[in-house]
Amino acid sequence: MGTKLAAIIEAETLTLSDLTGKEIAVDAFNTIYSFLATIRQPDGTPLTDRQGRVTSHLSGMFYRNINLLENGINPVYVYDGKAPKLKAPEVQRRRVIRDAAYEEWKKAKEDGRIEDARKAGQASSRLTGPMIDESKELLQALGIPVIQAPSEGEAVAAQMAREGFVWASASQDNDSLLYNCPRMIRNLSISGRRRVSRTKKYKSIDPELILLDQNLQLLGITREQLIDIAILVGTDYNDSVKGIGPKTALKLVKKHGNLETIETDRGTKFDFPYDEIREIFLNPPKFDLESPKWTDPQPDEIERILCKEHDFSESRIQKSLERLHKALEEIRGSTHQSSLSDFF
DNA sequence: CTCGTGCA
DNA sequence: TGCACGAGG
Repeated sequence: MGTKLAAIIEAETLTLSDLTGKEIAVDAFNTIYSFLATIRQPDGTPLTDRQGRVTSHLSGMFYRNINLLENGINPVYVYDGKAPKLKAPEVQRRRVIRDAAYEEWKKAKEDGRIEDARKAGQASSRLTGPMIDESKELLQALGIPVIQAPSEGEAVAAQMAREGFVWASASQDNDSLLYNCPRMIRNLSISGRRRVSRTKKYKSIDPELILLDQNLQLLGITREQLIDIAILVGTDYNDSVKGIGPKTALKLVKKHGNLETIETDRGTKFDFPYDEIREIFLNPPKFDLESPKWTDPQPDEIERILCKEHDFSESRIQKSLERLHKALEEIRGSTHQSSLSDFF
């Protein structure tokens, strides 16, 4: 994941209202994982229904999207498909870390180490098949389109932005840029409150806009070179090169031009198939896009999924749906005069 | 993460 | 009205 790139990438701070009227492709797995990690009790216990099934992702998906729609923002969620073969070691590595975190979570809870338990609980998050299915179901009930990518979701989200199906793509890591996404958004959330690590304090986090061309120009490199920099600092498909951070990687690539020349000039070979890794970003599987369609929310269906199936409070859900209804009426009233069909 | 309550 | 903090499922 291209998170280390953040150190050399310039972002512009936005407010949510800057995004009103915009269509945005959202990396679904990325979003669900962040909900599973954060929506927990202080000791790391996730929200569950009476049958013990985790519901943190549904809570996050519901309230986040109610707020986006209320602000006139149209999200479309892109789900990951089959991971590229080169990702297998990374997937396995994450599984090992997650399983260890789960054991540590149970221990820390028993010992009453609340803070340790919270951290371990967060790191133990697992995204299961049923979670994928029911989050899709909930989105569809909200009238939000869902796209199943053949492979990496970020690749399809980037393609959607590049081909003008959406205005931007939203994700927490910078891989979108490597996939040639012209505009990407970080921190697409509402309250903008994030816990500062280890303390109990919160700082506000605003959405940020990152422009690909502007950043390439500022850095004086091409996208191909940005990909080489990403490979040097480590991707999902290769380990980082020891001793090379984003700043050094930038210097090296600017000085030598590309990874081949760095190898020649240094007289050592990299121990990963960088040409194959480049291909993942430069030529992701071809995907025929269709224009995403947003429809009216179906309150009955939403209440069935959340309240009947998963024990959410009927009054809370209804209250949010009413708020959304009012906001949508206003949005539609001010543009074209159509009213919401089949909504209350 | 976002909501709702309670207190300044 | 604004912020802090605990609850939500």
